[in-house]
Parts: sequence; structure tokens; C-alpha cells
Amino acid sequence: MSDLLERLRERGWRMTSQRRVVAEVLDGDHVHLTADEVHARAAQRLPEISRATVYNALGELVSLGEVKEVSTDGRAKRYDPNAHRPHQHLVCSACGTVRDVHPTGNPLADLPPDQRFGFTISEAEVTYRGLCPSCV
Amino acid sequence: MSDLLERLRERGWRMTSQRRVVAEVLDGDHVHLTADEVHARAAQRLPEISRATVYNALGELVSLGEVKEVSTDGRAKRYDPNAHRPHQHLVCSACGTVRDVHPTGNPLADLPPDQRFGFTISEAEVTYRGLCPSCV
DNA sequence: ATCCTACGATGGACAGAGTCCAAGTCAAGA
DNA sequence: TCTTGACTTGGACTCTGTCCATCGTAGGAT
Ligand SMILES: [Mn+2]
Ligand SMILES: [Mn+2]
Ligand SMILES: [Zn+2]
Ligand SMILES: [Zn+2]
Repeated sequence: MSDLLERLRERGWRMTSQRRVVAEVLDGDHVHLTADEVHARAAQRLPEISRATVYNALGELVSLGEVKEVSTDGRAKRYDPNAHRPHQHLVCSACGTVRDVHPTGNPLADLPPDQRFGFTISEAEVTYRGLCPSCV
Repeated sequence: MSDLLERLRERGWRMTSQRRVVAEVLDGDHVHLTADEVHARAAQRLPEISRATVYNALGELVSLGEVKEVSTDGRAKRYDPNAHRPHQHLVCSACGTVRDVHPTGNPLADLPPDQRFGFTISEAEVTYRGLCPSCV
């Protein structure tokens, strides 16, 4: 998935230096950075980039389906570049680390029709919580 | 579960008029309120109750295990008085309504050991998202 | 290569959600 | 009734995120 920049250009996303560094920060590892963390990393390469621009770029990447928003707690949203392979999250209750996990089975299958209350359900998000090895 | 007040008194929770109205607001059938919604309803019965007091009381009820915090999106947390029967949530993507649901099976069983990465997992939260009948 | 202009970037004000604190009040035991 | 530590209050403050007027520039047109 390292051709994020390429895909964006092909989709007609106007490429500015600011958008490039935001995309580069997200590309690569499957991290789960907050908007301010993305801003901090982007600012290492482009010191005058503004918070508003980072928020704008992240919002567009989410609209384009290239990044997913993850809100594991009531704190800052995290931005997940692993948008193409469905997965769930494992969150450390102590340090807040977020890991991708791939559970077996489909949680939607566990919700019988009489528990759907007329909703048209489009997705099921699972968050596993516990302590990571460093926080035992 | 209408003896919430009774349980709290038995557990030595100092009963003030403010705490009483907060507990009474939650004890009814209006589940999944935000802190400000709780404050608004409490203020109908006790006009001068402050936001800080509502936050304090909610935080203590959560610590006591009598109320659960639910953060379904990046917005305000909701406070769920249904803390004694394990359940999951069905959320309307349009209007934000939250309903309790009781899926079959245990989501923890869907996470094989090689997907636990050394974590000590204590719970699995499932959020089903979709459109409610009024928002089709 | 230069020009144009619509789209993007900027920073500061603003808003929503929640926390913190010093000062005042009161529940409940003695 | 008295006493006292726990509770409440309002406002200031933090954190996260949005909005907006103005300025700058990417990239198509010439
Ligand atoms: Mn992820
Ligand atoms: Mn519930
Ligand atoms: Zn940890
Ligand atoms: Zn709805």
C-alpha cells in the first residue's frame, strides 16, 4: 500500500507540499496517529504547516476512503491508513497503544434479526481492551 | 434495577440532593444520555445544580460500576445505567440514537491466541452502525 | 515560459466537551 | 446542636476540532 501518493494523484487530488507530507506521514507503517501527532511529524519536514491544513487533509483522505477514523476512547480521534483491509482494534487500557487485529468470524452474524430493530446495519466495529505486554 | 439509590446508600455514598437527582435521572428509562443531557434533566428538578457536580457524580457512578461510559463517536460520551447486564450497542449513523443489543456468541472467542499479541484482554466492545428505521 | 484563477493554506477566533480549583456549604456522626 | 471532612459551585482553563477571511499557488490555458 505504499503508492498512496500515486493513487491520490490519479484520483485528481491536487497535490500541494502540505498534502504530500501529510500523506507521507500516514503512508507506510500501520500506525494510528492523532491529528496533532500527524501535524507534529509533518511539521518536521514542513515547519510552517498549520493544524487546520492537517485537519483538512485528513478529512479529505477519510472521504476518499484512503484513511479511516478510529475513536477508541473519548479522546482525540486516530487516523488509520490501513483502510483497505478490514480489521479490528486491540487497545491497551493503560498506555493507549492501538494494534490491528483480524478476528475470525463476522460479528454481524452474531446479531439475529430480532436484535436489529429495523436498522439497516452497515458495519460492526469491535474494540478489544486490555493490558499490553509492557503494561501488565 | 430501580433501587439504584438504595444500593448507593448501602455502599456509603454520601447522599446529597444533587447526587440524588443525577441518580434519579439515570434510573429512569432514558438511557445513553450525554453529561449535558443529564445536567439539563437534573436542572429541571434542581435548577442550580452545576455541570461540575454532574461530571463528578457521573464519574463516581462509573467508578462504582453502576454506570458505564459509552463513546460511540468522537462526540460527547454517553452514560449508560444498564451496567449490570452485558450488552452491545446499535448506533444510527444519521441521528445518533443508541440502542442496547444482545448478540449471540462471545466476541472474545473470535480472537485467536496468535492475534492477542501478549495482551491480557478484559473485554470486547462491539458497535453496530447503520440507519435506524426513521432515518432509512 | 508566463498568466490566470479556482482551489488550497494560513492563523486566529470560536465552539464543544471536559477538568481543575479556591471558596463556600452541608450531611451525618458525635 | 456542633463539628468537620466531604461535597458543590462558577469560572477559568485545557484539549480537540471547526470556521472564516485573506493570502498563496498548482496546474491548465495560452
Ligand atoms: Mn487499524
Ligand atoms: Mn447500553
Ligand atoms: Zn500498554
Ligand atoms: Zn436515525
